[in-house]
This record gives sequence, structure tokens and C-alpha cells, in this order.
Amino acid sequence: MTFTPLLQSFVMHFGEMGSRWGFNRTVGQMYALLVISDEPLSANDIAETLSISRGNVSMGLKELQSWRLVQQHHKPGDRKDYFMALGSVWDMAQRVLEERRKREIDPTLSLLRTILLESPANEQEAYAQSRLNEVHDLLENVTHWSQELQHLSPEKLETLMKLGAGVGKVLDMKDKLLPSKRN
Amino acid sequence: MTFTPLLQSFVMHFGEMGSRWGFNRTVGQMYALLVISDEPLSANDIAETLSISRGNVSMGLKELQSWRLVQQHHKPGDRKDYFMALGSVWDMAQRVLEERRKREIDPTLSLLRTILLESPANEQEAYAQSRLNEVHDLLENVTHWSQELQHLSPEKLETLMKLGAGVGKVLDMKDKLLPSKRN
DNA sequence: CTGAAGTTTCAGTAATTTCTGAAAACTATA
DNA sequence: TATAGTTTTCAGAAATTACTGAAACTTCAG
Repeated sequence: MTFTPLLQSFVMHFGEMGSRWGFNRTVGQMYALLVISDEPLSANDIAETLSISRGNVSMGLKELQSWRLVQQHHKPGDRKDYFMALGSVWDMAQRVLEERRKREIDPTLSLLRTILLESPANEQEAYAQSRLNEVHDLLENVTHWSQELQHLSPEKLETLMKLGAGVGKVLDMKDKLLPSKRN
Repeated sequence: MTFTPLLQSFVMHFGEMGSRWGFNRTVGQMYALLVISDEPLSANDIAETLSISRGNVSMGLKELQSWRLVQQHHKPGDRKDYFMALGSVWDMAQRVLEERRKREIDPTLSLLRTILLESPANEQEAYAQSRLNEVHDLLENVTHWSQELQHLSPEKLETLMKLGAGVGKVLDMKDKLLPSKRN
């Protein structure tokens, strides 16, 4: 692929942001490259384009696969592995959110559960537990919610987003129309 | 404050997770400590409890203040500064989300805007732009949405979360009942 | 104005993370 | 089975990030 300055600027930026998004610079660059490439790239293509070592590319691809953000692709009569970014932008966003939930929230949630099972040894622990209980409930809510949203179609999600704060009104409406259900 | 093993385990865990949440280990520990403490702590209290240097605490508090997660607090007749975690768990969550949006999404959004203003120099750039355009729209949607959600009351937010995927049905309902509005 | 009590800064060091490149391990073909 | 093309691994080097502690700074009371 031709790597013009315009494309380069995006790839480099994404590398910088990468660390904030949970992966390192080169992994960020690799992913950006795959996203904007109109054809699958081999590990060598990537290493050359970004001027990074072959070994680094191999590790980076492994990481991107663990995030399930890239797809492997084979060309007939060619032994090399080719890679491309996963489907739609929505798919990508879902993957990133899901993986981050797994890495950032799940472990904390499980620790909180065990902490909350203990009976408090003193005042201070009792206070801490009450605080942690709130955190636990919040994280659990967020987790459930994000899991359920994943089952919504992209169109519905878009409607929901466009609705924005208007969702408050819809909720009021629901309460009036469906008083049978709890909540 | 008494720093029992139970509390310690949480503080240390939060330190480890800290890096995934956008701040470093000690900042994570400091924040955890403030969250579970029932009284405001001085910088010295923090340094001692966590066995870290006074200078590090000073920098960490500065960072937590930049996230607007801690509040300064003065005791009458005492020149020391005391610190406590910000209000409710919801407030904390909002702050973290907002700050992360600023750090993770905003810069990318602004770069995407400038890239999309350029006219594509070749096939490859045209393809890249179409892809980046999708990313741009998604990020913009997410940004607007999260901003609007911040204006919803905690109770409404909780209702929305508990609703989960059920929100899809409510959206259908809305379309039937309010066919006048677009979307 | 002085000095005691406190906070912040920052140069240097320590710890951690990332990257390289050569070697080992695959894998398909002959 | 040998071998050529390819990918993976991983020890060590390089780069980055975090932490310490002493010095500089600030603030306030006397």
C-alpha cells in the first residue's frame, strides 16, 4: 500500500493514543494501518511500512488477535499470512469495549465480591465496605448493561445514541404506559 | 486510619488496576485509600500508610485533582491540607468517564476532522477516508451521547441501566407513539 | 523580619515496558 | 527426509515511565 503523509499522520497519532487505549505504540500503529488499508497486509508489509522489527510485528498481531480486532486471511498459492482489520466500525467498537471491560472491570468486580463477603473487623472496615458496596453495584450495573447493549442491533444503538438526553422522556413515558412491570 | 489487611488488599489491587484506568500505581493506591477512608487524610498520612515518598504523594494528589476526583479539606487550627475522595460513586464514575473522553477521544476526533477535510490524493487515501469517516461519526455520536447522559439524574440513569436490552422495546414503543418526530 | 510548618519541584535513579534480531520452531513441498 | 519459506520466541538492549529525597518555595504566627 502507498503510505502517504496524510495516512502516516493518522497511523502515528493512533500509535500515540494506543497507550491510552490499552495497547502499546506499535500495536496501535499496526491496527491503524490495517484499518485504513484496502487490502490485507502480510507481517512483512507491516514491518516495512512502519519500520519496526519482524518480531515485534508478530507479537503485535498476537495481541490484536487476543483483542479479536484482526482477521487472518490467506491468498491462494501464497504461504504468507495476511491480516485485515475486523469488519465494521461498530464491530471494532464493540470488541474494544468488551475487552476493556474484561481487563478493567471484571477483576475488580471479583475482588470486591470477596471483600464484601468478609465481616468487618472494625468501624473503619465497616465504612469501607459500605463504600465498596456502592462501587460494586455500579460496576455490576455497567457490566450487565453493556452486555445487553451488545445484543442490540447497530441501528437500534444508533437510534438510542441520537436520542441522547431525550431518553429521559422516553423513560417517563414507559413508566406511564407500562405500570405493570417493576422499576 | 487503621489499615487492615482486608483494606490493604483492595488498595493494592486498585494500584495494579490503576495503570489500566489511566493513572499509575501509586495514584491508584492513593485514590483507593481516600475512597475507603472515613476521614480526610493529610499528604503525610498517605505517604506513611502506603510507604511512598512525600514528593510522590504531592504529584499524585495533583494528578487526582486534575481528574477532579479529590477534594481539599481544611481543619480549623491546622495548617495541613487534608484530602478526601469526591462525593458519591456516581460522581466518581462520571468524572472518570468524562476525563477519559477528553484524553482518549477528543484528540483523535480533532485529528480525524482535519484529515477528512483534505481531498484524497489517490485510491488508497480515498478508501482510508471513507473508513475514517465512519470512525469519526461513531466517536462523535459517543461523545454527544455521553455528554447528554451526564445531565440525566442518577435515578434515571439507574432505571436506564436496569432496563438493559429492554431499551430496545421502549424504542419501538416510542416510534409507534411519537411518529411525528424524526428518527 | 524570622523561622517553623508545611508543600512543591525536579534532577537523578530505579523499575517497568517495549523493541530488536538471531535462533528455534513450524509447515508445505519435493 | 531434506529444505526453503515463513512465523514465533525470548534474552538482552533501548526507551519510557515512575519514584525518591533534598532543595526551593510558600505561608503564617510571633
